[in-house]
Amino acid sequence: MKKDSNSGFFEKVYEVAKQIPAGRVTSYGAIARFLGSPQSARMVGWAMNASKEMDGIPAHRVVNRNGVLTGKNHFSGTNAMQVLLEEEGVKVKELQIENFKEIFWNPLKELNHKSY
DNA sequence: GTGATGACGGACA
DNA sequence: TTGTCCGCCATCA
Repeated sequence: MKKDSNSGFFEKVYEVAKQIPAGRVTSYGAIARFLGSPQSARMVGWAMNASKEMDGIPAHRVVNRNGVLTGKNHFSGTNAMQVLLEEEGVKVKELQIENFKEIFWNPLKELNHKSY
């Protein structure tokens, strides 16, 4: 069973991405950092690419450190990603989130709270 | 089996 | 200050 899809990294990314609340956004680095490998941010984006074919993975809520929809190029149309965010209440200007820091969702903080 | 790339991020010159 | 290079894990050629 070594050839299973249980790569580890991907699954973690999916878990975090699926927990992103609507109207919020996060960055690849934040997720990668949450996984324990801040420099593996590239891998996070790669996982998102695979997540496209999965349901429940709001990849449009994941942007780069600049708050720019870098991955919109991988989406269906041209500005589908931007529209999706705006539909959730996220202010996006030219593929760039204006109040990125205001709606930024930190997995390290939110998932680490676990104070229920 | 090896080499290069990828939806990023940080460090260095 | 800006520009360039490296690293990370996985997938594709």
